Amino acid sequence: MGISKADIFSREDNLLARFAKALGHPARIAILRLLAQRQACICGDIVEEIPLAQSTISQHLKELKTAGLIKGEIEGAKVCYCIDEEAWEVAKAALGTFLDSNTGCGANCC
Amino acid sequence: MGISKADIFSREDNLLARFAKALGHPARIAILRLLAQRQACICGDIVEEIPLAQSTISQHLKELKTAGLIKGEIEGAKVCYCIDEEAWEVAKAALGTFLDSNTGCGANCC
DNA sequence: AATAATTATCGTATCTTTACGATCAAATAA
DNA sequence: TTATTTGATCGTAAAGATACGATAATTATT
Repeated sequence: MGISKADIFSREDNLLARFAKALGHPARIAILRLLAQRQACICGDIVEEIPLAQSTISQHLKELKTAGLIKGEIEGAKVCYCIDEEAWEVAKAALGTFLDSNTGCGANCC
Repeated sequence: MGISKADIFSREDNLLARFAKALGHPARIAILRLLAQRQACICGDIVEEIPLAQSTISQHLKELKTAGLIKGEIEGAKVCYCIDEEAWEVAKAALGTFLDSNTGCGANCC
């Protein structure tokens, strides 16, 4: 991200940006869609569905996990990933509120 | 974005990612908040409010414009920016639908 | 006309992201 | 035990993002 200046922004704005950034790649959107549509959260299934290298998928999963949107559980040699519903609700509320609040600029400007 | 493989994802996923990416920086969140809260969309006002260099703000404005979330109108020497309400509604609907659809993973996984 | 104000763009340095192959660690199978 | 599967991590290359100062272009002011 180049030189970062996150400290000059509000906590809320940083939170929103962090969630949005996690959603800011089509591969991660596709992964989240998979996690929601099927109950099959096995990492290998994701790798099979999305034409990216296994290491790349693993990297995207890590970012989603870091952002708090998903969580993984070891099941033997495999790993089961799923959406972290609690954090998901937080993200949904934060983004939803933000998107809703920014209406009504009206016709008096621009 | 490093090497890009946007072509392997659906149009919808790319659209979502593009909007989310535009929101993926606290400075841009702060700018959008300003554009919504006041009617003052003058570029100079934004530069005064946010402690970043003028060129940096201009760059963020350009990205928001490229993403389609805002539009600018020249007013003499100044430029008036405001939220593009039409595109905003599209983004809100797309993100909203996505965020809403991804619930109900349930307790049977993870 | 000359100066000042306003904003975009250029050039640049630095850090981050994306993607891949290779490798490692842990669990399972042979 | 040895081999295989599974997924994370390392190393790395290429591209993008972030930030700044300097400069250019346009309009407004003097």
